[in-house]
Amino acid sequence: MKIDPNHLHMLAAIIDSGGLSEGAIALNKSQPSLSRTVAMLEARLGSRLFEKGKRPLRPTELCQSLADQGRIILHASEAARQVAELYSGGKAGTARISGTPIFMDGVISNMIATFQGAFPEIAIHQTYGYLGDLTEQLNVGNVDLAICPVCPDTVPEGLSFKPILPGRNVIACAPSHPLARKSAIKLEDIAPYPWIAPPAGSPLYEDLRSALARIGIKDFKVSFTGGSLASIISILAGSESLTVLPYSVVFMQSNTKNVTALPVRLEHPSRELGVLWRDDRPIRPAVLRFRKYLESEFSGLAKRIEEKGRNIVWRN
Amino acid sequence: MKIDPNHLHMLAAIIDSGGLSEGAIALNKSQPSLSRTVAMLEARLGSRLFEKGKRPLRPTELCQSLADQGRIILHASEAARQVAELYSGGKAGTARISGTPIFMDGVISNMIATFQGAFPEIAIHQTYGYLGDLTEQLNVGNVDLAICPVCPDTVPEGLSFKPILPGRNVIACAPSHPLARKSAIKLEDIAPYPWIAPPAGSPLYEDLRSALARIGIKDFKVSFTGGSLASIISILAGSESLTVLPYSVVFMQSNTKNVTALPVRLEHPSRELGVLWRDDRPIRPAVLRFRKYLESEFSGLAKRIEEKGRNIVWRN
DNA sequence: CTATCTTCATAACATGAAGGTATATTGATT
DNA sequence: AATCAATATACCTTCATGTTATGAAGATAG
Repeated sequence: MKIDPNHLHMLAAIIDSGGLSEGAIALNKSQPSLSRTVAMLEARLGSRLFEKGKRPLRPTELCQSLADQGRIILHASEAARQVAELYSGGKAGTARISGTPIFMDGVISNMIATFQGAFPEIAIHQTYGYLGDLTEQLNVGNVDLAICPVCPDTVPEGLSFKPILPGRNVIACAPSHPLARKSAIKLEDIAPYPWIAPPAGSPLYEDLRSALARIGIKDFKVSFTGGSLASIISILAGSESLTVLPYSVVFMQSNTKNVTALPVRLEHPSRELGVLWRDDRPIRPAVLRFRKYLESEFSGLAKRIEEKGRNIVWRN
Repeated sequence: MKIDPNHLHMLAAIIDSGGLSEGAIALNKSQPSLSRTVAMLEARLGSRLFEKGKRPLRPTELCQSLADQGRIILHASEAARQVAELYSGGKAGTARISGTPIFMDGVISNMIATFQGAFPEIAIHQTYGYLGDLTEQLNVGNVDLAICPVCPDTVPEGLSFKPILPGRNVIACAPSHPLARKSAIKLEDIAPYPWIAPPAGSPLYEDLRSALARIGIKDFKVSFTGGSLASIISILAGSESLTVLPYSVVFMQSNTKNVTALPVRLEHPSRELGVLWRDDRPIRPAVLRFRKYLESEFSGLAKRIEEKGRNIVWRN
């Protein structure tokens, strides 16, 4: 004999509020409705649920046991309501994001931290990839948002793109680096130092190669490669190596005084750091909220970067 | 926005069985029914529950969360069903019993032990009392069954009575007692020994007094009084005291060799040990089962007592 | 003990949520 | 492209549940 969860919930409400009438009020129903349901249950169970002819309604032992389950059900139902509400409001859920490693580590991770401070019920699943993978992952549906530098003219078919920062790259080194103190750097100055190469296949790597080629350096010395941002920064700090990083990443590190940018303008294809997503499929509220958050954070960040950049003379 | 527990349960069933059609089978409903409910929920929640246009039906994150609650609800509902079933079958619940202390301790406690071995979900609440209290407690409704010696002609108004054993009392002593070895005991032999008096107010006490008076002993020496069965048996074992006990209590102790009965017939009002209850109010299944159990156990016990009793010559 | 108050039970009716069957639609598969 | 299997839709039906009105019964106070 199956018992309707709603009925169990009703029993709990009746007991907890101390009577049919009170229970009816608590449940927003009429008293006869409860009365009838109780009678029906008693008939089906073959046992009384409330002692007969007792006016302060006294629940039977069986009724107590059933009401216990009813309370569990009530609780679960309430939890579901809450989940649904949070979810719809974009305050709970999951956002699956993916992006270029250096930028995710160097900039986005900070924002995720503050975001999760505000919305602890939103889980972020992060992966790494470059434009090709990202497009694929978005199309397949494994990822909700991709964050990477994109040439605005060549946004992949079927994706929306929202730029968040200019994708300018710079030459980075430790603040203690000999070049860091020079006010005017000539390109020849750069030549002697070893390089930390960004992951092969990344735009950064291409930029490093082409920039150096432009200076005339074809065979540059790569002292380290394959590491993620954390390794790169450690190695920069402990050596005289140079590397190429998005300026925003260097900027975010500025308070830790681990990395600095050389005031040299690197020529590279114009790109915008931005967010990619598929607009043709429904965007979950939590994802939308995260995207909006990124956009607003970055508009602030872009302003701060802009202000600081004005004081620097970038040479070619 | 309140969510119907049944709907949550449905989501769980759909996910767990892997599709609408399978879920429908699991829930004993038609596929369109589930389809429609899901659609309705999606409309009300404002979010999809299953990804659109994916044929192996893929539940949304939200749907998973809701289904989690649905499983909790399913579980609670199932538990309720089980409780109700056990209860109705008299395999779960509570029986509140009360009875005369010596008999409860000496005979009933054993039976409760085996009973609870068979029906661990039935809780027994035991209290003590004599006929007056017991009647009162039964009438008030604090107790479901009373067990005590009753003169069958004077069953209190409004109570049913079922005899389970002849209420015969005997003089009891330690097996090491000087009288225990005598094959023929004269009443004068008894006079010198001190007595352990059963609780004042108990029928046993009355029986002791009147039996001794009949022998001619008016002033008997009471060496101990007020104790429950455990104390009485200890003291009997360590002294030459005598006492009066229901023969069934002595019989139940026979395997421990702590107590023996003197082959002397005690004159006392004819009583039957039995079970009292109010038949005008509904008997809970667990109580009924316990009562039936008592009756069947006692019919076996009565037979064993009878057999053993035949070998003994009871003198007056 | 009676009068009165409160609370529960019952009756009669209304309605809508949910179920069923038949069938169209749409991903998946070959 | 054709076929298959699973889901969505349309339409009808029914029964659980809700409502209001009212009767019955336990509790309470004078």
